Amino acid sequence: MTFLLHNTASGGKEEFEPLEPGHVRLYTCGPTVWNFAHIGNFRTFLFYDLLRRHLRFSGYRLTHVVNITDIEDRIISHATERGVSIREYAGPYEEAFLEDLATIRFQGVEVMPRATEHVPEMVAMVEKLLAKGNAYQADADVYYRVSSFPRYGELAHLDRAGLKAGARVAADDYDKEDVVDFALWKGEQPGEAAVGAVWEAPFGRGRPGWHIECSAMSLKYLGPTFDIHAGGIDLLFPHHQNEVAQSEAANEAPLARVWLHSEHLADATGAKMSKRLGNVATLRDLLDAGHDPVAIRFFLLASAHYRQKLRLDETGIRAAAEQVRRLRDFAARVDRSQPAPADDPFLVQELEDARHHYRAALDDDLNLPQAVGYLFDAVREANAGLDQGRAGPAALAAMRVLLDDADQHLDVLKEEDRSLEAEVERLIAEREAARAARDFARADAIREELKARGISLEDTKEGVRWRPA
RNA sequence: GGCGACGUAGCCAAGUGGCAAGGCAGAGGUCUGCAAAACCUCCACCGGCGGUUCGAUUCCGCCCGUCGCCUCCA
Repeated sequence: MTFLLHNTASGGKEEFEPLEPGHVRLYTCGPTVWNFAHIGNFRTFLFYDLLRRHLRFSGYRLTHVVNITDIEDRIISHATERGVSIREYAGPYEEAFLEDLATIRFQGVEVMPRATEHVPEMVAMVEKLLAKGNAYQADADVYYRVSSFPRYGELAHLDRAGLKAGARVAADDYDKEDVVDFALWKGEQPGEAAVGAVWEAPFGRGRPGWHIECSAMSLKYLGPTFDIHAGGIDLLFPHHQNEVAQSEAANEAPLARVWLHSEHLADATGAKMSKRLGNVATLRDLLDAGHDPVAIRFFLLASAHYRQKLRLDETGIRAAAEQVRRLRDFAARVDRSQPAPADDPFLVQELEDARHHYRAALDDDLNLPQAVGYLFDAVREANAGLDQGRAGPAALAAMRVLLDDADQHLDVLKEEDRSLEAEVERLIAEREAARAARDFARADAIREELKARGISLEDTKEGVRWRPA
């Protein structure tokens, strides 16, 4: 079974094969913890989540690195305002970020290094680049000499002539040789020592530029060449392009073999979501608005392919919630179903086909929306089979396997614990007594009351079932 | 100005050179004390104009529209 991934570097889908058989080395750009992450950030993280889950699903062992950027202009400036160190300032946002990830069931990664804890590695790389002539000092700063790296622009499919003609070539107040050169090291500025943002280096006291951290940390944890590097599309240029320039010049080896970039989550009007435009929503905002974290997960993960723009849309989240509900209902039904005496071979075949199609869709550049289409097809057929007593032992087993496969990516079936169980059961019993007495007014009143408390009831031949509405 | 993406039913969305998945919403049924759930049925000719082709939503060109990137934003 071949696994195809769309490689930004080549612009097409390629068969994936890790350097080391059975083991995938993966680097995905992490958050700058200067504030609460917005929901668009989490779309990207759920893309990482899908990628790593499918790699594991495919049997690979993973070493997945996600960096925490805790040295950065905005962090320094806010920390200065508050009179705290950058670690003290960033710590709570880092914690909030990890909490939010857990809320949307992001699977934990193997390594989460902080920039502040890897400055010596960055210094070493800058020294190497200086020694090789790929970098130069200009006063207290060190810049990368883009002209020393002929392949600059290849990854992002930009040529240097185009860059120079770019509309955003800002007036530059640094002593750079070339406007496209970027900072590897920024000399100490007044006030930076007070917030713990200054480090010693042979080329002068200061702090690392942004791009160098990823180059240094990926080298440390994954080696000079690793399998997959991923990030949001906005990181393609200049961030990833600069990483390539730094790492490949320093290590004299290709950085990543496959580059993956996910599209943005747009706001409701279709515009890019960014703090600067003020059109952001955080996960916490959506939760406060009453959305279920699992519905948010499903919405971000499964409603559009990762390379497709997606709009944040409340109707869409509600639709996702309904889909999750349908899957959970079906899973619960499969769990409690007794096998019919005989299997309908057509049903069994359909379920097995669905499982193969599901996997094939994911193997085709992580096409989860398509995979989910097959899944719901199968759910409908399976429900019909259960309705009609055509689901024997083989069909039930096939249903369980399909759900298990799907939930390895979706991770929406498991519900949070139900502490109110006893109370609900008591009210259900009371309502059953009322129904037996044909006191339907009372029975409906209880049902309404539970509904108001977020519990919905279903009367079935096998008895009453309830679930969170 | 340069590079690129997208435009499929009320909404979201997958997809293919040969009669367009799936979900949500909606309508009508079966079942039910009534509901709910489930199932059944119904609901698109794929932005516009040309071209290539036996045949295009799918390939090419142009146009219209939306969006992104072009130095630190997931």
